[in-house]
Amino acid sequence: MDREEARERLLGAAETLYYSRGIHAVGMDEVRDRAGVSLARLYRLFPSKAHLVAAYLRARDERWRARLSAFVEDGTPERAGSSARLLAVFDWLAEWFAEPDYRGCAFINAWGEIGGADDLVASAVREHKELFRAYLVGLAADRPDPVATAEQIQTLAEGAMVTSAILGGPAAARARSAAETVLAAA
Amino acid sequence: MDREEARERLLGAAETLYYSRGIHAVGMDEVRDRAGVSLARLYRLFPSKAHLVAAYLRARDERWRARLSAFVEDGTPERAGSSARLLAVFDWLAEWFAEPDYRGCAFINAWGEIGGADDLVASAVREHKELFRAYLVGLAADRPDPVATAEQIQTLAEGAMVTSAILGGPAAARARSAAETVLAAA
DNA sequence: GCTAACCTAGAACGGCCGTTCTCGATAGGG
DNA sequence: CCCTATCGAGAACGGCCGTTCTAGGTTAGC
Repeated sequence: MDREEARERLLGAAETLYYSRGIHAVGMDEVRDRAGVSLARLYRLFPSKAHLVAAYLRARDERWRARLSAFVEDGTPERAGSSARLLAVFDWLAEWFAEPDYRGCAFINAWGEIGGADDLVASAVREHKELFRAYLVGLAADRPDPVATAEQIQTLAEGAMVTSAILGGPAAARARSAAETVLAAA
Repeated sequence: MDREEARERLLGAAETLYYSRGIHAVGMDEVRDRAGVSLARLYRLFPSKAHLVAAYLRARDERWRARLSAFVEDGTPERAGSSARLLAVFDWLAEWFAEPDYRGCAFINAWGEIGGADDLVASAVREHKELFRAYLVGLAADRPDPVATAEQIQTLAEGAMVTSAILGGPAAARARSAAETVLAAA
């Protein structure tokens, strides 16, 4: 097993364990066991747990945004206009929320656990939310005020993630209908 | 110090510590020190940490909803209509977000930390969000579909709590303007 | 074939956590 | 006045965590 494969197996194990059970609740031994990588090698690749957690969050951020943009761009024709693409975000959220292992937004959860206590983790969370916002600004590019539109859409999306995780129900569809109203009003 | 005062001091210490630093990060010794109550007495009043955490959340839920409803009912005349009262929710959120020790929603944070791992804590979180929703349904009573309106307003409010905590900025005002649009559309 | 570097398995360490126990002090009821 | 029950301070306990260390194996270069 070369260095790259060890790194990927560690990040995969970290994602599965941290996302499903939380960060504090999962020890380094468990990550090592699931990845099949020795503890010494783990610490050679990630010098502390905070580094591993931040790397897990950054890897998840990239996969999450790639999945979202693939869904939006595949499902919505180029010239469909910004409203259709922004609404497609909620269709993707609905699919995500329906996955059996959905446990809310990993970044919101990490923020609740770590807060500002660790700079590495806090900045990974903040950057993910900034990149999500930037993506929405891009989708809203041909609207009068792309930034304002993106911020309102993001607020609805974050709210849907939270209420879906805690209360369940068709949170994405409800947020989508609010988004339709917001987008129709400009 | 009688039983009631000990209980209140423990809940006050728990609220300050858990809200500002997270649940996992605060040990029972620290709660005992800040409350000035012996550990034996703490465990006589709350048989486990989960009981203390759940009691902290339930006490915070009551104070939080009391503050919100006092703001909405004091600041908005009875006959102002449901839109004004629902928008006042966001004015109160703006005041809350501006408090120097604002660290996001305690219930969303607790959910991120505990998830479904503890039933006592999970049900306290769920019930808080249900009671918040029920309050909004009451505010929206004279609208065509009070439940649908309340759910959209709640989505915006939860989204504002999250984005304000992580990204800062005038999240409440932005959510308020989206809420204005949503409320004007029915 | 030897050395040196890197690997694994797992023990070890210091520290903290939740919980219980010890022990002496205190105070109210008979 | 004594007995009992509750109290406070803090030690003690078992367990887990993050991190480092040890011991021995495997491989690659000379």
